[in-house]
Amino acid sequence: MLFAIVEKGGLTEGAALLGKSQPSLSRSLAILEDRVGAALFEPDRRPLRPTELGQALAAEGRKVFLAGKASADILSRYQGGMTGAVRVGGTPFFLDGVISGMIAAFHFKHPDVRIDQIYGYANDLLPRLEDGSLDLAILPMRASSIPQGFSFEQILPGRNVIACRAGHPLARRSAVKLTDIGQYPWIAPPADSPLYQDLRNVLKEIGIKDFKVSFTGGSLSATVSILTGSDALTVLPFSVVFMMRQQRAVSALSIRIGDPDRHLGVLRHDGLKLSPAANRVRNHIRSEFETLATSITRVSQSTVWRP
Amino acid sequence: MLFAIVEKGGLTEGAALLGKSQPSLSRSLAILEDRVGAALFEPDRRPLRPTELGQALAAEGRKVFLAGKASADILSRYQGGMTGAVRVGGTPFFLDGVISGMIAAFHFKHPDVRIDQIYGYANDLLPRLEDGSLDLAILPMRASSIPQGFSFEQILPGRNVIACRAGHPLARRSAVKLTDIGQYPWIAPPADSPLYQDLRNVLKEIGIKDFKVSFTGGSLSATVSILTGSDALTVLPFSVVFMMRQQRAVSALSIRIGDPDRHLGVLRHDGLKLSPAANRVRNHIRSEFETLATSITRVSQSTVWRP
DNA sequence: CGAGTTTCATAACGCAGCGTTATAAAGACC
DNA sequence: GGTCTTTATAACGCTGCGTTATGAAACTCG
Repeated sequence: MLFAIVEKGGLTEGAALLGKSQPSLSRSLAILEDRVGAALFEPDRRPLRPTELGQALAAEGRKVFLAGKASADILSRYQGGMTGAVRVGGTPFFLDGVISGMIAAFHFKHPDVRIDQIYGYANDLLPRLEDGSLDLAILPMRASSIPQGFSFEQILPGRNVIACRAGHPLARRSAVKLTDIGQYPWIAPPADSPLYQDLRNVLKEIGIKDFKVSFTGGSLSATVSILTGSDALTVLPFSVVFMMRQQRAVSALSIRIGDPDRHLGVLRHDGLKLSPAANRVRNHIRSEFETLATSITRVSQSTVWRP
Repeated sequence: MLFAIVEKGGLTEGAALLGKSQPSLSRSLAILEDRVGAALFEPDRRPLRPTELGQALAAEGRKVFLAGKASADILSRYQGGMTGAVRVGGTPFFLDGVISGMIAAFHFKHPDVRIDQIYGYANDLLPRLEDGSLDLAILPMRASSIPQGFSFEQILPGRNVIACRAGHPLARRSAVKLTDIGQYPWIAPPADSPLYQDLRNVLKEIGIKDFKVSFTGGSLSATVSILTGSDALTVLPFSVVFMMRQQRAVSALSIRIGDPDRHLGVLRHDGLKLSPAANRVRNHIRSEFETLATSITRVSQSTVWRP
């Protein structure tokens, strides 16, 4: 208050700076002078001029004022979602294959938002959402298996493909028959992943009972490395393959397999309100997936890239 | 408050730092978190640890805290009289001859107290005391002429001597007769000074009607210069001559002249309460004059220095 | 793992600081 | 001296924050 008066040279303008009324400042000043026991401004001088003591205290007040301003700034940046830490959980393949790119784009726009990625499956992520050590989880889930107290926003319908390396013998065929597939070895996703379930379902659906697993349990990049270095096949989410289309390292077989009953979405806990930054991340990811969806349909209609 | 909690690592100790109760802090924190709309501390963790946001705000709070502490320091220094500005008025001869030395000693003890000396006589100093542009005035006054609303503390009884240079023909005589004096020229103090009145009274008392004035209107140092460079005489306050005894440039004649009815004292205005620093100056001057008085009696009794 | 200790949260209550508007008074300006 | 600007005062109400008493967690330790 003292700073505002000294800075603006008067009560009226000082009050305006502080967003208060002039009488309020006047009385506050009087009370302060009374408490201090000394005049803070030269008495009876109209261009109000501070005493030495007033000046010295106003200098300290300046620091307080600036700190308050800085605090307001910190706060507004936080509340605008420009600042903060967001813990995003997700299944490894989606996180590595799709989400991390989106997060990179987000981080480019908002460099002061720190984002922690946590890898895990539903049974890991759910408790962490519950105890608040995770803000969002992005994972494929069955609509029916959403536990009480959680909300799930679907962002992409589940769709898997059989993936192979770009130059794979089956890659060029416009239609792949089931019998063609049998002879190739398989790369299995980690056994506790939903994708592994999908793989088993696909193989069961196709009718393959015995299949060679040449590699298992790795990360997405490991899987892709094996994939591109061999003629092995695997099941991958369509979106993951789609995102890798630029590298032209991986293709999807032209064979329709049953869609999984899990759909990719953002899971969060109702009890915990999201921080503004987390909300921004969530909105960002949703909009990114929207554009991804339109991009998928657009590309699918063209002949340039064929899943 | 936030800073205190973060600094001390908990509410209990933080409250102690701020001199408040723990529940007070607890609720203040809760209100703040509610207003901010975000947790400032990790929830349900016993060694209370701030959120990033809490940390950032606490850093600003630290500045506020320090500024508050600095303000308290400024204030206590001011209220202890260690800081401030004191305007001391006085008659030129006393100020130059006696007071300035005391002020120098004071300034040595309290270098942060700024002291402004203002030269003037009663008619200048009184209005300035009244309008607050002066804190104290040190001047010789008649007890009866203290105006309403002023208080006057006598610090030294008025006593004048006839002064001459140290080697003056009259200086060695143990008793000076009136007839001896007549032949020497006189140095007159400024015509508007009380000392000038004293001089006139002395001369009238002595019976000298015509007297040569060889110099007039100067400051004390000018007067002393003339005095030491000639055989001229003048009337000076005894205390001024006493203070100059170390230099052995000026002597006082061994002749008793009537004491002036003015007495040296500290004049101040009742309406204006003194600042702590001004009070310290006042007390300092009073105590200095007390020691001066005892010093005068001690020296007078010895034979080393004879007025 | 349960008892004990520490620490934080909540409740109930009261005071005072500070916000407001309306209005008077005092300087400044011409 | 009249007018305008600026500060001081008054009356009123509400919110913030202080207190003590007490309950509920969470950490510690044998």
